[in-house]
Amino acid sequence: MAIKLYNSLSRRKELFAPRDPERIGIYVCGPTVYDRAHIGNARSVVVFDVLYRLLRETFGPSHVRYVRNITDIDDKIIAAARETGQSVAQLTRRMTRFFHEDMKALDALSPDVEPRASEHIPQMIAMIERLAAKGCAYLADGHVLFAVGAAPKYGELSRKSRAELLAGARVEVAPYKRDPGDFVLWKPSPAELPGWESPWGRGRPGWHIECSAMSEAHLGESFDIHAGGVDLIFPHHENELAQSLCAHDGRPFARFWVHNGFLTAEGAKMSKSLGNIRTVRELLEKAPGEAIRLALLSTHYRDPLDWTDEKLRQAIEILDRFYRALDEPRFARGGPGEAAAEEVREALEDDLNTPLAIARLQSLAAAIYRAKEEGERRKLQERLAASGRLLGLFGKDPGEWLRSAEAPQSPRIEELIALRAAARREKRFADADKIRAELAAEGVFLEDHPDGATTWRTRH
RNA sequence: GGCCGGAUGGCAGAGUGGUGAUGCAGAGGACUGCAAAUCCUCGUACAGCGGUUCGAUUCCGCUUCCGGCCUCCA
Repeated sequence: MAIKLYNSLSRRKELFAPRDPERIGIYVCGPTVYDRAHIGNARSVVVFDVLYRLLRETFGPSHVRYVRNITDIDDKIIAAARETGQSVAQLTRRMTRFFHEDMKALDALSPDVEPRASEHIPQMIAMIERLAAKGCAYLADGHVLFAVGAAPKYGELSRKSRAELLAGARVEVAPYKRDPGDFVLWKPSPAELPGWESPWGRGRPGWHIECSAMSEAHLGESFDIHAGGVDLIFPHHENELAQSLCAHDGRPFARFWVHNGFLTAEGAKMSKSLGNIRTVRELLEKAPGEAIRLALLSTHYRDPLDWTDEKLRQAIEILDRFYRALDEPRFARGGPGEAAAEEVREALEDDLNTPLAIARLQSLAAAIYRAKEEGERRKLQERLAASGRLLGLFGKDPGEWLRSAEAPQSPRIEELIALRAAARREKRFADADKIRAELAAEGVFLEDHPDGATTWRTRH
């Protein structure tokens, strides 16, 4: 009954004890809306969706506040808008909508708050002013920069010393920086680019300040969990941490930093130049969102995940087996309300061990198939359904999974099944097989059961 | 170059200092007019080399390979 999470800050699994069990705050770095979400974006969303569900389950839904931002101010957005001939506002609105659609298809719950950077400019400006007043920021060449020298623990999260950063620097350092590690809080913006009036003239914020300002606005100075992809550890989270600590006079920021591992596609890093970026949208055209979700959860969140068509295919088959185990009418549902299986919950509580949790769901499914007694089977079905819900699985009715809505009219199928049953009774097997073949050609597969019943299903 | 991960049976993927993962695929069997599903049985898997130990896949060191970060990135 105790959640353990790997904390990137301490580099070990720690017992998760919330600051206040009635007010748990989690902040996840959300998308920069300049393009459609790819499967790597989806991994982060789905993984932390499971964490959110677990926290809600453990502490009560009303006691968890999940904040996931939308970054709608960014140079990549400006470039993408220019390329496609849209305004920045048009582009970000469209991409935000697509993002919501895609994540919904993956059964990811909406965050409680979804702040947009563009709607928090005053908070960012106010925080930059505070940073300047505390001596952590300075004005140079029209830019406001954060002085990493003023952050005593800078590098703590990413384990980088400033000397190492300097040694490894592959980019030319802007000449106006006092320290090569200093980063932009606010930069000037010409009239043709998005910009806001500020004490330093018309400009726009640097990347990191938005998360510091928005987490403060929606969760307060200190909160429980800050999450995102491993690639964000440096520089994004390191910088965010430095800013927030300075702005809050060193009072604790996020207590847990949780990072999900990277994803490759068919063994290679996804990149535009390789042309192997797999968008969620594209995958949804060939597989149900739930299968994509299961595939994403089939590897532990901190491990690298290689996305392959084979993995997706296997996820579909695993779901077939699950939904069969839950299916009516052969297996009646609606038994006693069973709680989720302890062993499934325990797997999740141990640093979100979703692969182990899934294996335990599979053992439950096997137990259902083996169950001889109807009451026992119903009980197990309920338990499996409740357990799956912890991972955001089995949200649909089994019939919906097994029998696609695009199938031919079911009255006609039932009619043919009846005709075939008659043929079988009369041993006219050629006629019976003809009906089976006819339906199979339409994608409808008949299954005869030992008790004489015949059911049908479609395949994904 | 610096920092950080990973390497488990044909595949995917947990876990553990000494006994079982789990699923898919494969083999055999049960059931079955056919088909599908399901059930039963079957695998001396822990990258290599050293070390610690009564005993290491599990701990330590080195090597190799793969990946990430150091620049925008989930």
